[in-house]
Amino acid sequence: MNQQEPVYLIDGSAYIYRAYHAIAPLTNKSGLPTHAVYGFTNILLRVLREKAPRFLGIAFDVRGPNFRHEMYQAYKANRPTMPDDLACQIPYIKEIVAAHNIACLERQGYEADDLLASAAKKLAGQGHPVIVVSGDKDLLQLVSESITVWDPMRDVFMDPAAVRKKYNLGPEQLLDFFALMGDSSDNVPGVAGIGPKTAEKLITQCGSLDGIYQNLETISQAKLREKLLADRENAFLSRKLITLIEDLATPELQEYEIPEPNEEKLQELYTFLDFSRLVKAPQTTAVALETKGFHLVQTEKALQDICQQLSKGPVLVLDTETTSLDPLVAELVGISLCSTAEEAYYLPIGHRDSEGNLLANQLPLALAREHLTPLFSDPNLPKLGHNLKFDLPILESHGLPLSGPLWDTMLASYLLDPSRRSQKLDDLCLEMLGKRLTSFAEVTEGDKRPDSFAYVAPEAAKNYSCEDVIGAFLLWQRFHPQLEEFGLWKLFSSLEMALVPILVRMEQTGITVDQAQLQRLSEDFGLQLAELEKTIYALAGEEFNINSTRQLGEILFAKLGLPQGRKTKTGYSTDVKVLESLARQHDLPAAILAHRTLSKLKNTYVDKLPELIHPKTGRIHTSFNQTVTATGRLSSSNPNLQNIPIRTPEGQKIRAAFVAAPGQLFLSADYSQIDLRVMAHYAQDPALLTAFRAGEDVHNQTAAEIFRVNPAFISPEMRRVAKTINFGIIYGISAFGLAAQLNLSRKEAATFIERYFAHYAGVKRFMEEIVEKARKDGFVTTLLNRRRLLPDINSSNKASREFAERTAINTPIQGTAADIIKLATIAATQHLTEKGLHAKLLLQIHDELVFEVPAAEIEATGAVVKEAMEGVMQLDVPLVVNTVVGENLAKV
DNA sequence: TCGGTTACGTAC
DNA sequence: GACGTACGTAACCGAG
Repeated sequence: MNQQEPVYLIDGSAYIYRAYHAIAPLTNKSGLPTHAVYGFTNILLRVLREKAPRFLGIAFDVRGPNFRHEMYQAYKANRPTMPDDLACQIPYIKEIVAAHNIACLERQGYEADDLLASAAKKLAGQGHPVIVVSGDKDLLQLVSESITVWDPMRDVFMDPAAVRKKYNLGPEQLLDFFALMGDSSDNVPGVAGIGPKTAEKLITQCGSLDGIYQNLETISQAKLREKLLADRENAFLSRKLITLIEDLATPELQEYEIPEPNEEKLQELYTFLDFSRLVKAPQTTAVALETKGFHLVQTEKALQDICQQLSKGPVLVLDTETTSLDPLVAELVGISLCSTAEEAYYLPIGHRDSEGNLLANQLPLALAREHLTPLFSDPNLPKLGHNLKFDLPILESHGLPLSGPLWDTMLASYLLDPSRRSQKLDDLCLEMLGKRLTSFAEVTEGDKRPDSFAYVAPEAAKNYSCEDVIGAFLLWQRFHPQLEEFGLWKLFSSLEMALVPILVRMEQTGITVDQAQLQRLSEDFGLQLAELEKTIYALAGEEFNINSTRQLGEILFAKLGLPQGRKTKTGYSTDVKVLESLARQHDLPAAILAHRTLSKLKNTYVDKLPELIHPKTGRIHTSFNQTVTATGRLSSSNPNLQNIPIRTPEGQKIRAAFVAAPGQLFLSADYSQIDLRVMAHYAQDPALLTAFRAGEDVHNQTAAEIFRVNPAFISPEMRRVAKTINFGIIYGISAFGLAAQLNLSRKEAATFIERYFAHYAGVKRFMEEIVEKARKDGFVTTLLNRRRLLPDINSSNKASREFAERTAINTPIQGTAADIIKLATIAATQHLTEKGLHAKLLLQIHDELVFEVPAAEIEATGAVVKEAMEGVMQLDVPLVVNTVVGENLAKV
């Protein structure tokens, strides 16, 4: 018997409103608004697809006042009546429901929620499990052993345990809880001045709303008692308003059973509404990629034939489809291959039916491996893909490692224009080729499950995946000659492509954090923050949201009358500079600053890092992005391990939580002053060249010049100022910016800059020449010929032009430094392998490489790495690398 | 309620 | 407007 199959009850009206508000207005060809229908249909199809329910009902509100309005005039009075452009969509929604033959629940004078409640209670009472599909908290009052609420948007199931976890209250207590709080969006009054925290406390204390009013005298806070007394009526009225009616007549179980939908009617509706994604007949438009040469490979014979064909080259284009974006858990669903723009092949391997069973008619992995290995391991056959950093570890973990030259269209595109808004395959195909590729969302029909691709039918997957390899091939035909034309081939093949497998390995390896240490830090920071919060409220004379710059500005400048500093677009700036300057006049700014620092560290690192520990490896695996920055640097995300704090003592505590594995040590090797050395080389400035060649402290030398003192008399403060100027120069500094940075007058700053350029005249000339060249060429390059376009360099808009000028100065320096560290990354890993050393590269932080090294190899590794890094490029000044060893990141 | 924008702060 | 390159968090806003 199928008694245990749940009945799904959808909160139809809620999703109509949600779709109407959340989705940008859409219309069909005849101008009918359709976005609410579209959003609703998507939710419905998602439930049908993901849950394949046998029993399903959908509840709707009926327009017009209901009994709640009679009870309380203001009920939902803040809600405008249904807008016309929504009302006109309702009939189509009903038609879609009707075409699916789904039971429709509605009744004059009641809301959808009441029908859901009545139906759910009745079915549950008959022993049928019920799943209410809704994101509305008011429905949580229904939750019981047999009634669950599912919010498909967040994919959260609320059973009694989940309710208790979220609210610290049982489902039966929620009504009273919400009654106390009220709900401003529905104009449910509640008790004024009681929010979630107080409401939770009261209900926990007294058990229920009645309990609270029966035991008012036990409530110690006089203020709170007053509030409760004053709004007693409202509290009980609120409860009535949000209590759902549970005894309306609703259908019997069998009436929810859904027969086959009326496909013809549905197609007719979708066509009329212009829901092209849902219209079955494939719509071929002028821009869609031609799909007639796409083939499914489902037999060994076919596989043999295509391998034979593909082995002829001249290149093997490939793309993998998987169950996850995380290569550590991703399983192969399919592989697409091509070597011409005409024919492409899709090998289905891991497709599943809705029950999760592997489909028949697929190639067993072992068989695919047997035939593909000669192809994939052919050292003379180049392998082309888009973002191979993703495919490489997937193929490797499935026993299909790649050999031969690697070519990547994403990297080619990046080198041709690193500032491109998107380097995604579909965006590039559209932009460069005018060809529209099927999106992932389309092929998975919006399925939000992480492994959604496994449930795509092989035929549809074939079309999608083959488009990708053909798209990559077509892009390559365009990019390859361009790489040659712009002298980028060496940079592409020997540097960026060589880096790919190294980044794969780094991401795979990950880094260990000491979870217990972070836990302690979290508690420690939490306590300090609570103290600071008290202090801040006392100093401010009121409670407010410390994280809100707007509220803070109000307190500092309006209430306390402190002098306003800079303004931002939206109000007064309260950034660290402003607060520091206010610290002399009042204690509040300093307390805010301390709070900011701590909460930043706690929220961004201490509390976030443990969440990112991988369940499989127990380590944290960042992504190193190779096509993001405009200058050629890498970036790091999820988490960003290139901005782990270092400057403050609190930051050091976080660094200390990054620990080397047992028996291993961290080795950090960083370039000394790499940016300034690159600038010295570019500028050929005698003073700078001499300083670096002599191994002098360049900040000290700058200090001596700008303060016009004997080097023996330079104070730490003077050196700090000089260091700021040295960095500022690289960024294309102005007197204004330097003054702001150092709290100097503009005149003083200007004097320092003048003296700097007087001494380092070559630097000034370099800057002028590079800007001039950028004006002429429209781009700048690095020493390895990496380019960055500067479309604004001749702009008539002064601000954008000047920005481009600063970029023209900074990019060759920052970009060359990026070239150097990338060369170093390749050289260091290669030398380590050659020497049989076992160090693993974990991090690259712009001028620094961090390795995890077996303790016994630490000295040899340090020497190899240092030598490799210092020798990668011959500049006119030496490259100097310092190495440090420690068991955690605070010590390196 | 949600995605986009703004302000801010961490790194090099 | 004013010092370059990133990424992430929290608040806020607009949509109606």
